[in-house]
Amino acid sequence: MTKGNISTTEIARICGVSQGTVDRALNDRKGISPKTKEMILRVAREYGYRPNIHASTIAGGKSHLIGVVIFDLNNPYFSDMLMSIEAYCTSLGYSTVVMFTDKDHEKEIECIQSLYYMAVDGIILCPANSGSAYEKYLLSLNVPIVTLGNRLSGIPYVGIDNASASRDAVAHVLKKGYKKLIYVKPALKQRNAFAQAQRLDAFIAVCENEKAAYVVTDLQNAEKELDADTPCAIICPTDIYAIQLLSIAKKHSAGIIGFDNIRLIEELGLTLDSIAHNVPLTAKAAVDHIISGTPIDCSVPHQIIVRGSV
Amino acid sequence: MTKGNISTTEIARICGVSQGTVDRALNDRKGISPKTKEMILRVAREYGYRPNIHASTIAGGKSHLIGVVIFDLNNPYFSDMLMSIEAYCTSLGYSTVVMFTDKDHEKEIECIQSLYYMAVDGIILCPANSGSAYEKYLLSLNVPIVTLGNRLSGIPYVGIDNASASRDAVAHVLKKGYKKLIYVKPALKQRNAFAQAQRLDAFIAVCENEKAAYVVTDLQNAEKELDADTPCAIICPTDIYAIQLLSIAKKHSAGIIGFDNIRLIEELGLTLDSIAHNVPLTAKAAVDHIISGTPIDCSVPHQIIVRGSV
DNA sequence: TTGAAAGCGCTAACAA
DNA sequence: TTGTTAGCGCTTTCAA
Repeated sequence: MTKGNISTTEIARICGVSQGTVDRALNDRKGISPKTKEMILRVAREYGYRPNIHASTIAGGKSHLIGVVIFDLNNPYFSDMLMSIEAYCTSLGYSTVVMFTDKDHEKEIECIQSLYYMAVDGIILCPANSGSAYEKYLLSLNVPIVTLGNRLSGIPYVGIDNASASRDAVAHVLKKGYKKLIYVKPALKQRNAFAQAQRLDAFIAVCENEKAAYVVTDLQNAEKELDADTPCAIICPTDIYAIQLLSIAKKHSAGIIGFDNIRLIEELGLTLDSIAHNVPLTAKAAVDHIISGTPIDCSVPHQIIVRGSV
Repeated sequence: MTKGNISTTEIARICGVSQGTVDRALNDRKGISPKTKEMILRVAREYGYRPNIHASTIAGGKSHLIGVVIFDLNNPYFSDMLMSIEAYCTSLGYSTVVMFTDKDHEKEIECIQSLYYMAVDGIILCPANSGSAYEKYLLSLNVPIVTLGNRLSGIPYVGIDNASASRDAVAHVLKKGYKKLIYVKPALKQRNAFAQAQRLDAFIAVCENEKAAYVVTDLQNAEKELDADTPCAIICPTDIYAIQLLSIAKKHSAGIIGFDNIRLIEELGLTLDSIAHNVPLTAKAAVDHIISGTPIDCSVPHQIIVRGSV
């Protein structure tokens, strides 16, 4: 519980060396003898030295700030993601600046803008926006950006392979003998709906391919699609919908599967199959790419969590 | 979508004045003629000037950073709170740095420490920690701190009046004719459980006072307490529990009421009465106190949302 | 009313 | 290996 607040200049004075030497010791720069380095580090530790990120930033160094720009926290999936990002950033000595866009395109740009002026070391963005003008703008900023969930062409992306996940969901359902698949499409207000589009497109493609009966509907009309004479299964590209339809599915003995495997399923003790992302891994990949430039292989593995609703 | 990045020195050069004068114009300081001020502001706007928070911070000004230290986002109540805080901070030109403690005392101190070194303009803290040593430490930092949910003596606090809310819940239930009240106490791991303690204490006090039969139990044993011959009502000091017990309550035709009125209730279309906080108001009070020193009158109004579960 | 200058704590380039 | 110096963009004080 120390209050520290000692500067490199102070340490230099105490150690009887120049401030430049202290900087060399503290930042692992070359051109310093092991002995002086050790002494300086000892004193720094003793006095509880902490680098001043503001001074470092203005002098052209790193800000140790990571910006996270997401829609909101209405979907617990993003709550988990934010927690994972924060935890991993903290472990690396970075702080997390969070901003919510509410899927508003103007707000999204304002967020990016603010973070840019704050000189964050990188931005993790779940974009509602899209288009080549936007992409060009983001690229022009020269700030490492990783997109999450929705893709933007030319910009690094982390997330599950939604198409493959969708195919897996269909296969899972078909294997259990369901004959008609009901896809519950969410109402989206944002322009960039990459993840959702991928899920739906793959769903349709695989159904066509497997010659399976299917229909795409919305939350309100899902129940109507449940035929008494055909074994039906509901596929929800977001768990929130699946949870709402769970009892209806049960009532009609229809199968049901969701996406994202949100924490709530376990918390409420629900029997709902879901496609799980590896959230901590996604967060790590995004942060690593920003901080160390680690190349991104874009698709984080997914996994069907079977609880018996299919 | 401008990239701006012009400094006061640049503006000074463009306007043919000194940097000091630009500073006077931009920061509403006195000692500048309306005419030059107007010209400078025009140029600043034209070039998309944005103050550099890092330079401002290191020169002893404000960082325009607000730290938010909370347990986690497992309870949607905190997700909402974080969103409200961020929205209000943004509207005032402040950015939000979020840190999660997982109710770990060491981590909590580490978070505070980090924010202190970042020179945030204030900290909004939901403490798991407590004790006078801790309070003294926080005070010694000389950073405006507002606590949320759990109280710390000597430190400004915003939140609902939990005792009064608890009394209202009991009154609501009693008025409907329930004879036995079952209080489902959460298992807490943190040291500071101010809010929960207040709720429970008030519950017991009012039951004693009203001579109402009551019992305090935990989630696992709540069902056992439901008597067939007495009209029972379950009081859950957190909605997450109430949602889990909702069907059980229905089955036994017991009443049930939760706390916090989390978004999920509406999302899942549940019939669950709950004590609602005014989250945006709480967020505003906390942020206003930090930024403008607005005195805090500590108790934000609460309200029973009646949906028919009592 | 305006200008000039020092200094915040760093980074980085150059000199010794 | 080490010291010195300039400079990042601000705030603040003192002089003009």
